[in-house]
Amino acid sequence: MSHRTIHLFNRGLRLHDNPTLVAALESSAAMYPVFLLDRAFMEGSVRMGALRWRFILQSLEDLHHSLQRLGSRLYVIQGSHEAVLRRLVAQWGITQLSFDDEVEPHYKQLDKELRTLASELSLSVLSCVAHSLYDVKRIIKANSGQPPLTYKKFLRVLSVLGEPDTPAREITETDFQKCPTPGDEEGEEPYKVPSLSELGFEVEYEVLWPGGESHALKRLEKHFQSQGWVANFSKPRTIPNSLLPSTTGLSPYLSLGCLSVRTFYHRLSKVYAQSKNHSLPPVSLQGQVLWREFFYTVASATPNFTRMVGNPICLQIDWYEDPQALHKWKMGQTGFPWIDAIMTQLRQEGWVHHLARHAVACFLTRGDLWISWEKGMKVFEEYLLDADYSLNAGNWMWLSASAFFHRYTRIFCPIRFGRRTDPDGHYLRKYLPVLKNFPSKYIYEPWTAPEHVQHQSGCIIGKDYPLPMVNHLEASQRNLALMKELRIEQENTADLTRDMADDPMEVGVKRKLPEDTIAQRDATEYNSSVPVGNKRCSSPDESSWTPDPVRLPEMSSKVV
DNA sequence: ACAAGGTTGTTCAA
DNA sequence: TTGAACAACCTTGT
Repeated sequence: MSHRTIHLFNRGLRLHDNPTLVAALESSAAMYPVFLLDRAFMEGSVRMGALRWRFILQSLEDLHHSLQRLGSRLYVIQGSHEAVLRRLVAQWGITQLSFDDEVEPHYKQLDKELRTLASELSLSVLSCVAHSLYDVKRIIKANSGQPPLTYKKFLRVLSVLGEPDTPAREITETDFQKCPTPGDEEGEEPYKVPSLSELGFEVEYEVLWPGGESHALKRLEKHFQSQGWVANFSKPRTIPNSLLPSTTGLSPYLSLGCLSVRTFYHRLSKVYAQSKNHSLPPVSLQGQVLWREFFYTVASATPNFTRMVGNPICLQIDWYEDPQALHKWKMGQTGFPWIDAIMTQLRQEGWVHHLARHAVACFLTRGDLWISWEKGMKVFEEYLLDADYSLNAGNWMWLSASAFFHRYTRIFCPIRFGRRTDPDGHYLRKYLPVLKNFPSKYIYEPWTAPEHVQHQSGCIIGKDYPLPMVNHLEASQRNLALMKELRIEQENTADLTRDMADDPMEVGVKRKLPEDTIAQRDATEYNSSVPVGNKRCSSPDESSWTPDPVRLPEMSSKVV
C-alpha cells in the first residue's frame, strides 16, 4: 500500500526513535511532515508563557532543518486541526494520517476527532506509542485494571512486563528518497515557523535552554561522557541551588519529545551493564524516567487528575482563596529569599531543580500559604519548559500531601533548606541581586539583620526587599494542625458512613474525638478560618522572627 | 488488629 | 561532613 501521508507532529519533535514516522514512511509514496500550530488546542489545556513558546518554536526550527538535511522539510501551519486538515487532504491528495499515540485527555480528545475526520474522509490512520517507555494501558492491565498508586508497586508491575521496547531505527536520506516530500505550489513562505513576536510574545531573558532535538542529543552525549556520574546518580544528593543544573537538565527535551525516553533509558541500561555498583530506582537516572512513567500511568486512569474536585485520589482540602498572596509567591515577593530566588529563576529561565520545586510548592500549599496546589500547578505550567500534564499535577499533589505522599508533618523550612547546600547564598545573590551585598549570616533571613547591616548592604528590608509575608513557624504549625483536623474529620465521616450502614440510631454515640485531638481543635479553631497572612505575630519562642509587629505592613494581605 | 513500608526532613552528636 | 534518633502519618498486606 503506497499512501500519501501527513505525519502530524504534536510532541515527539524528533527524528530519532520515531516509530510512527518510520512506519508512515515505509507505508507511503509521499510524506508531508506537518506541525499544526493550533493555538486553541495548545492553549486550551495549558497556559503557556513566552519561554515555553520560544522553546517550542526553536524545536520546530530544529526539526525543520533536520528534515531538510534528509531532503524533506517541515510544514508549519496555523489554524484548527479540522479546518487545516480538510484543506490539505484535498490539496495534497492525502490518503493517510499518522501521529503518535498519547494518553492525556486533551490528546485523547484530539485523537478521537482526528479519527472521526479520517473516517469521514476515508483516510487510513497510523499511530504508535512513542512518548512513554511503555503503553501505559498495558501497565494498568497487568495490574488488574487499576493504576498502581505507589512507586514500588509500579516497579513490581513493570518487572512482569519486562524491558521497554528498544528505539525505532534511524531515519535516513534513503527513506525520503523512496518517499519524498513534495513541494507546495505556494512555496516556502506560508509554511515557515512563525517568530515569537508573530505569536504575540516577547522574552527579555537570554536563551539558556535552546529547544530542539539537536540540543537534546548534544546534552545527552555530554552527560554520557561521564559514565561514572551517570551510573552513580542519586537524585536526593543533587544540589537544588547550584548555579548550573546539578541534574541532567534533559526534562524540557523529554517533555516535548525532542529526546526519546526510550533512547535515554536504553543508553542508561548500557552504562549500568558496564558498572559494578550503579544506583537504582527510585534515585537513579532510570528511576527518574520511571517516575515519569508512573505519573503517566496513574494520570491516564484517574478522572480529573489535574483537579482536586472529582479526583478520587486527591485529598479534598478547603484551601484559602488569596490572590494577593498567590501573586507574591509567583512574583518572588514572599520575603523569603530562598523562595523568591527559586521563583525568579523559574520565571527567567523556565527551569529549576526538582528539590527547589519542592520548596516553593510546599511553601505555597501545606507549608505556609495554604493555597491550592492547582494554583501553583498553573504557574508552573506557564513557566516551566518541562511542565507536563501528568507530572506537574502528580508532583503538586505529592508536595501538598493531597495524594501519594502523606507525611505532612515534614514541612520544608524556607530558611534552613536552602542554607544547607549553599550557606553563603551564592544562588540567592544571583537571582536576587538586591541582596547581593548581604552578609551570609543574614541572607536567608534578611529581616533579622540589624539596621546598620541593612544600610551597609544597601538593602533595607521592608523597602528594597519585602518583609516576610508570613511567620513561617506559626503558619506551618497552624497548617499542620489544619491538616490533622481535616483528616480527623474525614475519618469521622467515614465512621459515620460505616455506622449508618450498621445502625442508624447509634450514629451520634460512636463518633469520637481523642482528647489530645480536642485540645488541638480548640487551639486551632480561631485560626482555621483566618487567612495565613492576617495572623498576628505572637509566638514567643520564635528566634528568627522580627520582634517588631509595627514593621509588618506586608502581613495584612487580605483584609485591608 | 497490627506491622511494614513509603524517592528526597530536622537536629544533634561524633 | 555523616549518621543516628526522632518522627503531630496513611495505606497496604498479612
